[in-house]
Amino acid sequence: MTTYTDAQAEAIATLDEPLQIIACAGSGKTQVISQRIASILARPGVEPRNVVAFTFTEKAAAELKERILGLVETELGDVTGLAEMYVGTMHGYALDLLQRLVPDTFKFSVLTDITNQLFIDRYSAKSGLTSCPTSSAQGALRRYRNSKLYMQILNVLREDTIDATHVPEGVIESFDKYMTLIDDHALFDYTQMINVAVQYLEGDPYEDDDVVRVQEHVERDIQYVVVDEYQDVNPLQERLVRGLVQFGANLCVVGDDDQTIYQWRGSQVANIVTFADRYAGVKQVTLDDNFRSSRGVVEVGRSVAERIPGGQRLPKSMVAAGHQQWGRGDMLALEFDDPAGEAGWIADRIEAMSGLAFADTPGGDPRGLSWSDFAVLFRSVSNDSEPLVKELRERGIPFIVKGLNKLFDSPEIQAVVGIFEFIVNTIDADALKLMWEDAQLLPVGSDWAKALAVLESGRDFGASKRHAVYNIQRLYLDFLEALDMREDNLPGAPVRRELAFYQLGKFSQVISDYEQIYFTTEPKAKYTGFAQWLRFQAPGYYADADADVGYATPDAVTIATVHQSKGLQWPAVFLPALRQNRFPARVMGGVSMRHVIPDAAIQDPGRYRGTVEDETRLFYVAVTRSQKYLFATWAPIQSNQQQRRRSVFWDHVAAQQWVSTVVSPLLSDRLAPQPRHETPQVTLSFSELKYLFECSYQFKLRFLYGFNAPIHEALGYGKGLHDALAEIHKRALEGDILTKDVAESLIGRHLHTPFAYPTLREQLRSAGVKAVERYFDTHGREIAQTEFSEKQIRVHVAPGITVDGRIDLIRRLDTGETAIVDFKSTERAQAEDVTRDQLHVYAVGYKELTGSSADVIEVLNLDDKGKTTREPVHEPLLEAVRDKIHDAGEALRRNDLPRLPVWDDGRCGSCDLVGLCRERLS
DNA sequence: CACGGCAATTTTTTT
DNA sequence: AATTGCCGTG
Repeated sequence: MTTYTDAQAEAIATLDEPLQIIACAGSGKTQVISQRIASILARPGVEPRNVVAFTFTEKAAAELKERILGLVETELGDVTGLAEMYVGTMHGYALDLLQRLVPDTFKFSVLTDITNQLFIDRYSAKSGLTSCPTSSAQGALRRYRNSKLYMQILNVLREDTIDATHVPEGVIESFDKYMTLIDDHALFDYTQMINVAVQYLEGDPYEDDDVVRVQEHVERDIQYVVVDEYQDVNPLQERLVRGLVQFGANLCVVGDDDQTIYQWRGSQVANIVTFADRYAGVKQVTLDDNFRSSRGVVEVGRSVAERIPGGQRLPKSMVAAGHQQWGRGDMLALEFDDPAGEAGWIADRIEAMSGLAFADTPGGDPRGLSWSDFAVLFRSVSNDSEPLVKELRERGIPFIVKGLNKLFDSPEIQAVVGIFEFIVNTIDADALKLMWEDAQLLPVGSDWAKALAVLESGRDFGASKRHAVYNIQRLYLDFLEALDMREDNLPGAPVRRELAFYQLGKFSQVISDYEQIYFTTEPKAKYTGFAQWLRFQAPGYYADADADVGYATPDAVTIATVHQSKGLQWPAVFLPALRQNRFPARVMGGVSMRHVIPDAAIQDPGRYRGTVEDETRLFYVAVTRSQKYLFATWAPIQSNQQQRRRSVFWDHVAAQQWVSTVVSPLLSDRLAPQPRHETPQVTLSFSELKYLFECSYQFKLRFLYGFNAPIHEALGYGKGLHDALAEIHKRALEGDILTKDVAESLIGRHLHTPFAYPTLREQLRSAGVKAVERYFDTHGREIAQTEFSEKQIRVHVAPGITVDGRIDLIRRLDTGETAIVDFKSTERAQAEDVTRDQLHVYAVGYKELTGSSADVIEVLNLDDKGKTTREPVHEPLLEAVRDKIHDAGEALRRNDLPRLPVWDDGRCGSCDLVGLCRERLS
């Protein structure tokens, strides 16, 4: 049982008035939020679905979820329906809201940063890019060159509070073009999902049924809203929050204004600072107690925050309340002659401190510090980390660098890029072979001529008129298969083979990104465009292959940016490269937002350019990551005239009484280094689980390495059918029973097949209409017996192992029994030989959701001659299935994911990736 | 104080 | 790519 401070207890107990929790660094805010939510769930009449909690990242959401589930289990025992409590990002929430309640958006898919840029460039005129005026000498924005900037403009216009009278007309016209274009293509970019959700929340109910449905749901179901990291909420997100609490739901915001570090993405400190003025009757609770760090670290952190002018801060005063002891010499501010010397000292210090006694918890047994207890935080990893990386590598100290886009630097990826240079004739076959030899990518005994033949036929663009024949992903997979590319065929040790495969898999993702946008382009243009993109754009986007391998956290020194360190902590933190013009960073030149959107149109335009206060907040975050040891260092770069002076931040740290400027010997006891044990969270979607049960090696290829199946022209058919049926059943729940005559319009609304050529599209459309009509014929009578449609389920199998999924349909049979129904259609069915085990996962989920058991499970095939199977839920199997999921989760953590021992016709035969696994046997 | 040379960051968000 | 602002020099 955790004990709470008075302030914490007060925050936890405040449930009926608007609450603002001002949480200093290390004040145990996640625990407080979790406990507060557990208290909410304990209230009579409150259902989990009444609670919505927002986090900034998915990772933070997973942690919070796990913490809440743990508390609920110990304090309340079995609570049903926990799957319906939303804990996640605002983006995820907005998308989910729309795709549950607004039928017109069911077919929309989401553009990532990368695909969004590809999309804008592909449609450079229609997207408004090349007609968007600037005040710079270059005139309008240019294709490829300015598309990133254009994306930022498009975001700001939606996310920020804009005074449209000051925005040039041409900019507005471009913006309108883009909005029409993404809508025509049924696409959401990240901002758009929130933007559209906000429109429904703020919309006039008299205008449209969907607005009514959304607002009624909010009014009826949402009673408690919690927003974590509130300081980083932008104006559009603030409107989403307002929309959710507009009917009287309780709002609790948690944040620290001093940690506002994403202002260049639209967050505005004023939002958190003036919260109490904007909502009536706000209760403010300040969590001043820092349990994370020693007194010295806390005092230095507080002094940094106090550099921020008062008007921009909420009053607070962080105090040390934890068990870490400050000692003279724990905190140092040092100067070096050059970056190499600085890096050398850091490496020395890490080696010297390894094994130092350190206690994680008050009164807990001390352990020896290990590599993963050290973090080196840079303002700019890409500019400043090189000397340190070199030093650590030479000494054999394990480390992971976050935030570097280095995938394309590796010889392996260069060799793969070579394939496409060969296809478009910029290199010849011999040069290509050389690249593959140099990269050590030729499997033992492979037949190069056979592989080359695949490429030769691939670049014969006259061979077929059907564009889909020139599928880049298929060509890539065929080439690898022709080479007999198997993990165990590659030269080198197992670790290097795994890394090589990881890189090949990442490249498959690169292809997918490009092909999602350019699938239907004329083959020759498509391949030349791809080769160009690989040269000029893609290298800036993709992180090194080993950046995020698997689930196991390695025992390694962390090298990261301050931004990435947010929310994390380490016993020892190094803050190097504290030079003027670096940290605080100087503003950037070039064509920037101000050339497109005048300052007058935006409130507080300075935040997009970066201010000293913003940098100070970032430095505050950096300092407060440390639990005990903190080393601020700097060294001039002689060759760069702007990087020869000390940072004011270094001066600030050096002037603190807690900090020494001369190194003294390390006094603490020595123990054997022992990394802090952390169990990685495993969250599996139902489809991931399906692959994991089916063949764990296929799971590895797909989800860990990243291999993607080739895009199929009919993609979207199964989803469209599915969505049409979902609408039928959702309407039935509202008492609106549809009939056969709407089949045509349902398919019209839901079927979206962006990769199909016109004839195929028409075929799919009529097939879809027939399938829906057939459904009305055979199941029309049962539509009224719908219990749930598209029901979210969550199975918490063991601490840290969760399965998320969605049941298509739950309905009552004439016999009075409850049936769980899973829809299948050709397109979805191909690899989907759903087994009893998998279906029983649904049954387990249903039980966790409602507390009662389903009676039968039905697989309903929507195809012409497809047959429906129905079988009883086998109670004893439910427990066995839980065990099986548990074992699968453990195997994942151990990275124990072998292929099937022998060829299995049912499974291997339909696997898109067998070519990377074993000889085909058919 | 004016001028020319030089070098210019951070990155989250979906199935 | 180019515009912006820092730094050193005159």
